Amino acid sequence: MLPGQTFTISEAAEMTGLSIDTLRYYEKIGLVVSPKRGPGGQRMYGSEDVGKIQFVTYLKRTNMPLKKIIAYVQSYNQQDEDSCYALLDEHRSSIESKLTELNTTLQLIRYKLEHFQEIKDGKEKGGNL
Amino acid sequence: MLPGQTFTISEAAEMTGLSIDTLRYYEKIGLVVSPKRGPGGQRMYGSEDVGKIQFVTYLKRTNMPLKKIIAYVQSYNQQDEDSCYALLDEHRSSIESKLTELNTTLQLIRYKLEHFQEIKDGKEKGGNL
DNA sequence: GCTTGACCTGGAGCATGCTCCAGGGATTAA
DNA sequence: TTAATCCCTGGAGCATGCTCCAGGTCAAGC
Repeated sequence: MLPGQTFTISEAAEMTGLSIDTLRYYEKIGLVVSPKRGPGGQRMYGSEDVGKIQFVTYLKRTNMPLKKIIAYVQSYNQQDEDSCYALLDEHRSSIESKLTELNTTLQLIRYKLEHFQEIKDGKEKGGNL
Repeated sequence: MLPGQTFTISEAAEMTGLSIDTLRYYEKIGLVVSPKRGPGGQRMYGSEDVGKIQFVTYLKRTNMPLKKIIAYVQSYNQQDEDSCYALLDEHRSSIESKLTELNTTLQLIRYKLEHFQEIKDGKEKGGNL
């Protein structure tokens, strides 16, 4: 990407995998900093803006609530490093818990799938649902 | 648990970690089979009922949408084994994707946390947010 | 000049998943 | 007998995270 290159909202949407409406919504709730405006008031996203939005999408995909992402983005913008670190570390920990939980249930589901025939025939006990 | 033992709704809630309101809500939307009623119309959950609800909570904690859980529970109750298997297998696959996604973002977050000082000082490039 | 297409704003609407409340019944303990 | 406690139903309300729409602007192409 060239430095200084700008993108329209539809390009930014394409690049981040968000919809145009979602981008505007995120801006409205303070999740994304308002980009510069071009003539006619159209949004012009810089590549740095797009990068930030992309990181937000990573956080979002790991189930971080938008409110927490907003807190993080605001701490970042206020250069409150400690708060940034703390929020990110907290989220790291929550992802780790989630990984454990998912792995546990995955084991259970795999077990059920492997033993489906037996469970079906009632040869295995303790299998509800 | 004794066979034939029954539990009140508050006991079932306690055992499954759901609220009483949530249990009734799940029953209303068909996620949980209606338990027997005692004198006065009070719900009496059998240990099998509780086991089923517990499995539902596992699925729920892995982000399976309630509609899909309902489909699964209904297939189970209709003894439609093929459908049960297919739904569970689909969910297994979605958990596996989620695990990959979480791991990827976890790496990214750990990297950011480890290099926080440098990123903060602008010694590292490419670190947005 | 006129149409087309991309963009704008503000606000309504929607899907999901609960959560709470009013109004009422039955049992239990003092 | 009365109060407390637990339960019931039906329905309203709420938080989250979008998604859609009406009504309007602006620039480019024919």
